Amino acid sequence: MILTRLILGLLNLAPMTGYDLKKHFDSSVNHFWHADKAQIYRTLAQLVRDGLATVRTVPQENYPDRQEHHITEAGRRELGAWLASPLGPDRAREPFLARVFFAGDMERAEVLELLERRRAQAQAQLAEFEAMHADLGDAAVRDRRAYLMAATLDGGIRHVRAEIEWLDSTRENLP
Amino acid sequence: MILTRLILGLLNLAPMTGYDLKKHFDSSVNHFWHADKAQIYRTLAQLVRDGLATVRTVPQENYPDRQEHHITEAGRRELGAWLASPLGPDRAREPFLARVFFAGDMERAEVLELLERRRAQAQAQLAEFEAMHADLGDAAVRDRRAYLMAATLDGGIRHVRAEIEWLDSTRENLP
DNA sequence: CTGGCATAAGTGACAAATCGACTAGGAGAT
DNA sequence: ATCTCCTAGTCGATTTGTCACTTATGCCAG
Repeated sequence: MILTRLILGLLNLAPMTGYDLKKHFDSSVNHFWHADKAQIYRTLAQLVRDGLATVRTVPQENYPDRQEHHITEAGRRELGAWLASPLGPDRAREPFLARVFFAGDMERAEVLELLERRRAQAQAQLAEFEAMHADLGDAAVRDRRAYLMAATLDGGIRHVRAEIEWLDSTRENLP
Repeated sequence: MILTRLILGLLNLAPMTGYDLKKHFDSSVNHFWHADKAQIYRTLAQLVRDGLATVRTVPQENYPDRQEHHITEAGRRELGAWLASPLGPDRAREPFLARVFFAGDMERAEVLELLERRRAQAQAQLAEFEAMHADLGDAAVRDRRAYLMAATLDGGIRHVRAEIEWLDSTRENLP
């Protein structure tokens, strides 16, 4: 359901193949969602079945034909309806916090190591997001579309930074 | 898979029925995970099948018998193994950021309203978490188990606060 | 000139998670 | 009377997530 909308959103920016979409999910969209390519192809087929997208085969030399998916009018309506729909309940899903919650039986040193491992992971992610943010042009100040896209990256960065601060504070006061 | 571990973690704190577990998922654990009762009962049955938990029927007056689930030694080992296992890749999953990312076609006022709706939701969540945090005793300073549980709530609070700050900053600079 | 990697575009099958509706009954409060 | 709480589930459909397998060319290193 949600993947349907995300893919529609991407197709609304430009026609794409499953391969193109996968690249987006691994880069530009990766700070708020992840999708496997099997999921992408499956959803794409469903979109076409439901008339929200159409396929156009674009021949290429030396490479397999591109199966370009284009959003339809119905697809645009569906996307608009999603954007305007009520916000779903916000269900946190943080496997790392879960580990910490249940880590009461671990030795102090083990807990410290767990927090350290997570910190390294978060730090790497932060560096990645900041590099992406640095690559953004200055269109993001004036153009609303570019601004909103940049804002989501900023949101991702703030989340990671908050987590790192939390990890440090948790480590410092650990009894 | 992950639910298996979370339920094992809760059973490790005290024997519980499916109903008890549901209450925990709706309160103490709700800032990092959510589970539906159908999932809980299904997982409980699976734990018993796999020998990670046992059931004891505790008769009650005026109420249905409690089907108390107790963690077994194998269950404790499984829980320990999970706590020590490598961290999985950290896949962000933020449907709200997704909306913002694709909101480029919306009117400025609509975007503002979208951000406002989210802010109200986050604010309510923050109030809820802060109330829970205030109810925590002072054991959380000395006792490691209590400390770690309190720390996860603190983590939840920091996440929500970071989001509210992001929403405000995004609103202020919206072109 | 062969083997491996990248590009390109998928398919298939299964496991796990999610969601919503339905069933069943007594106790106590408004 | 009706509503909520406590207790315990079940059923079925849809959605997600994971992993392995396929086909074919271009290009580079050894």
